Amino acid sequence: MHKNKPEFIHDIQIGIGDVCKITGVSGRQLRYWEERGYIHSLDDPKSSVRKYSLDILYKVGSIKHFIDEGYTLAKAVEKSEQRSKEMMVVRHFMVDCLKEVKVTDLKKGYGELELGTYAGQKVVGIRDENGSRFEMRPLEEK
DNA sequence: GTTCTTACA
DNA sequence: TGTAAGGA
Repeated sequence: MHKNKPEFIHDIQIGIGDVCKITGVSGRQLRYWEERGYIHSLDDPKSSVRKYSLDILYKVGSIKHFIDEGYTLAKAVEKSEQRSKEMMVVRHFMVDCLKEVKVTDLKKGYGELELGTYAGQKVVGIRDENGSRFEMRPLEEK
């Protein structure tokens, strides 16, 4: 994908062929989506060969996800952008609140999230074989 | 060998 | 949207 390792993630440039292989979206679609203004390739005045940023790679994958769900291209793009905005809030929330994460099963993605305190109790997010849920626990005394 | 544009069944 | 053509 890269001959020289980029110093920053923003320096990463991915060819259209790789974007196709990774996302499952055809080159024809990628060019069409760009023509419609849904995505953009890095503009290089010296070359007509398209290169994409990591951001766009994710966006393409996201749009593809919603298309596979049955949405039209236009709707899938809306969904993707809406999702992106929502996740921004989720990330900030988690960064602010998340105190500690205990991994109980790496492969299955199980674990416990320490999400702070509420009403004098610890708020814990649980993810295990029974699904995801919250639990309130008494503050540990030392 | 890959990507580009244009055109069409 | 896929695919073929013809050039870069």
